[in-house]
Amino acid sequence: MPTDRRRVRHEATRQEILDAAWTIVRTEGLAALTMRGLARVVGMEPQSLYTYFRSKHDVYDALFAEGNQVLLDRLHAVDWPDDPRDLLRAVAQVMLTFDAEDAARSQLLFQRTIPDFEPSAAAYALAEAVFAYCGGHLTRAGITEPADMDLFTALVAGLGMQQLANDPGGDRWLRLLDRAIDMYVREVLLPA
Amino acid sequence: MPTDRRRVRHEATRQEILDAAWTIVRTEGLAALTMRGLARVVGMEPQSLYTYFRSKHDVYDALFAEGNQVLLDRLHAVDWPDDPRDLLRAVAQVMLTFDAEDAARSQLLFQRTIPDFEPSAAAYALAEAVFAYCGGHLTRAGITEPADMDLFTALVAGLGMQQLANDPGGDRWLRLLDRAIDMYVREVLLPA
DNA sequence: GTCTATACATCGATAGAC
DNA sequence: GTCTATCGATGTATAGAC
Repeated sequence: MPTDRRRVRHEATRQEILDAAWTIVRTEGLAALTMRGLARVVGMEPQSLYTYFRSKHDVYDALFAEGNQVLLDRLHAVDWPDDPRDLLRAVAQVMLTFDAEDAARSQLLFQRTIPDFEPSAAAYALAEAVFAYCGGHLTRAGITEPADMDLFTALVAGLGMQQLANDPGGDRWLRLLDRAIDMYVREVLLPA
Repeated sequence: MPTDRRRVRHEATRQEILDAAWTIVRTEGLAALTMRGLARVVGMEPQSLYTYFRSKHDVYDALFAEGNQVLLDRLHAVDWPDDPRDLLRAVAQVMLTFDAEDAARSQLLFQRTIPDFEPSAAAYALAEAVFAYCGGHLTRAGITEPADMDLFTALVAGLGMQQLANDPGGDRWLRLLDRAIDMYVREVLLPA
């Protein structure tokens, strides 16, 4: 049984490693993460990383969980408006901002690009919490049909994907968000 | 100077390797392609592949070019309708079908997920030809503003991405296409 | 616990014999 | 054009010093 002091120190080192991992994937790409390179950044021998993570996939899993936790925290910090249109725009704004500001993180969280990597049950539960939280707000905005929800997710995901792929760091697709929401609201909430 | 017969045989072997590469990335994932695994499938020693491709990135480049060529051929084979709405739907239909039917190919052509891979000028020209061809039809449908074009690409890309990520092989987002096009037309071509 | 040292299988890639 | 031989780097793992 580890003492509290030891456990705290262990957690601190683990977090330091994760921070270094974020730096690496953000600058070199998600697939460029190597245990040796990670150890070099934190000033460790590569083998020592296995004290904190059982494998490289375990590092990816921790990044996956942390990314979803950050998104969940941001969602919880929003003072959600009541007006349906404003509410939809606010949800999309948080998701799209998060999506576009870090390509590697989006690749890890929203795509399946690392061979044989599957998030653990605990990490996946955070992703489901994000989905459920957003879905609750869509319901509150009056989106009840599953197909309507799917159309919304496609619209937001499409803006984020195009922004990351074709104008990283810019706002060419980000600035289309308000218009996209208006278009969506007119179709789904205000049928002729 | 190689003889014609030798050149033909060389091209045939090269194509055989590419076909095997497609099979691998389609079943194992885009990042799971290895020169050794590729050589095993075609019955070669790994080093012999370097007679046909200068590097693994060169293989990816050939796949990138071939994928875009397939898409371009499909676009050229369509008998495009005149009605703007039908035309937009037809363009989106071709793109979305192509996008959703092969996750690995879409990942290679439309995302940037392989570290340090940049398509060659010749391969990228094919991608630009696809973009220009679609853009021409959008213009013919009355889409003149760049922002309107960007909204269209985001909509189609979003449907494809959600389909691939959350319902591969199904049609949960594919079947939203007609509705998405109607929504888009109402916003862009039929302003109130 | 964390380190050093060492090992193994696999990866992309090159040199040179035939 | 295909092979053998080989290189450096990678992920992973174990043994043992402190």
